[in-house]
Amino acid sequence: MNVQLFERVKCSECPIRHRAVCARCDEDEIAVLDRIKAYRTFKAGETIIWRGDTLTHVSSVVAGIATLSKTLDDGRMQMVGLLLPSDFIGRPGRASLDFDVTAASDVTLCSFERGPFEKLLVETPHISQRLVEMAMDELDAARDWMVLLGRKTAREKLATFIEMLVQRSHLPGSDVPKLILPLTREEIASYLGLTLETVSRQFTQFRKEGIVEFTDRRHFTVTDHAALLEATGDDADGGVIV
Amino acid sequence: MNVQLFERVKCSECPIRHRAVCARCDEDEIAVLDRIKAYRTFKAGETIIWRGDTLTHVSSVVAGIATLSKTLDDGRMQMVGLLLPSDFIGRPGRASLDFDVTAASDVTLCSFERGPFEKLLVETPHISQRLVEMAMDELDAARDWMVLLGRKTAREKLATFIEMLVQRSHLPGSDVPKLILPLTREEIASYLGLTLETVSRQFTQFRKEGIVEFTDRRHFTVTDHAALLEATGDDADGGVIV
DNA sequence: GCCCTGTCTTGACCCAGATCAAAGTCCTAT
DNA sequence: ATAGGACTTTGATCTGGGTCAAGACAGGGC
Repeated sequence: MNVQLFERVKCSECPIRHRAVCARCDEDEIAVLDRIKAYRTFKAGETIIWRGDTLTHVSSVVAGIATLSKTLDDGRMQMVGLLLPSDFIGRPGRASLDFDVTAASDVTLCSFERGPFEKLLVETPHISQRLVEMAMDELDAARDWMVLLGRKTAREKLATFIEMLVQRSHLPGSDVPKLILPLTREEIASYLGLTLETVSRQFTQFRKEGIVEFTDRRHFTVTDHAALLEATGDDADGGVIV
Repeated sequence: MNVQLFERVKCSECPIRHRAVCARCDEDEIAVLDRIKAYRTFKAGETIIWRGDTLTHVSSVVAGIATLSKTLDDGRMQMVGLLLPSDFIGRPGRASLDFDVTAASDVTLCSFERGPFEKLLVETPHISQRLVEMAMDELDAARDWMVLLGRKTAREKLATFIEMLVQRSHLPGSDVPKLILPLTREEIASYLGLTLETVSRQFTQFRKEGIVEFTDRRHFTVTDHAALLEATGDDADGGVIV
């Protein structure tokens, strides 16, 4: 069995307590979730869920990174989502997913059995409201990605990807110039609709231009953030949505 | 003012009564909606909502076709969604959209003021449940489109688009070989992440191969559905024996 | 009818990124 | 430490689809 059960961590001490599907729950509601949850871990590279398989659980990512991907008959693959801590896996009212979910790094999930969770969902508006909000955010992100895939150049694609890493790992308060690349060149290529060679060439280009600086293959810093933003092809302003 | 008010049509006679956001509502709930709804129409080509504008209403498409699109600084445009009758416009909890909504044909909307609708949403689980379901379906569709944009060839893209038209206009019971092209070549190109010239060339190719037959620019029939499916690049299942 | 305008088709050419190929680098297990 | 394998970089070449440019074909207004 590729699933290990870990001892329970109290929800109140959970790192994703205020961002995950349980974000809006009050103490009583959290207590219920606390009772039925189970932690599961997966090693980097393991498939968490196969496309079409019956889902036994729905889960939140507690730690690590997972990918959502689809594959065409002849092997062409497109990543259709990236799950970071607090992201949710599973779709209420449907027993399977139409994409594979794979652990890109070691991953810890906070899982609930599907049946009990769906029952809770009906009884607990705080959970379903948060779930809608998260689904809508994902839809927005998917649409941004459609623009990237359909219209952006290789350079713009990679710049957008790096900028996304900056945004998502920039915890308010910290300054975070130091970034960890959570994916291989091949996985990045799959996410961006490119080949791994093109991704590598664009990284090299950014390095030569002094926009990023690598310490090793997985660790780098953005040394010229203005140039990075310029390279994304997006509106120069911050485009804050109200 | 580009908005015309039409006399009220009873919900019980509404063509989208059982597919739209109101699909799960019972008679009492429908009565409430009936009281606060208003029909609005837009001419082909009109912009229904500008990206970033404050939304006064949320709406269901009753008739016609609308597009969702995003534009980069330099004018590159990507369509990120197509709204057919019963599809919903608006996002609860947010006062604006991050894309333009445009009428591709003459469009009739069934609109609700945002404030009252959001209030209803909280009180009426049948509406919010349906809204979640519709959002999830859109998310699935968006992910399929990401595969198309990121990995498919021009030929596969156009075949997939035509097959989608076949699926969505194939009302159960009817046989529907005759199809209406709801978009110009340019709009199709925008949807598929191509240029209008490439779309035109691929249409010509399909015509030459006897896969489709045009009566005029907007009307055509699929004359070789098997070949069309083959050309989409998707899994050939669907009951075909190997 | 006949222009005018928007839409569509077709052709010629070009280039960004794919593909094919070969080293180079790092990690891990023996 | 060292061999093997997985990942990455770089180079050479090819090609699908973009770009630029002409026409062709409506359809609506006069």
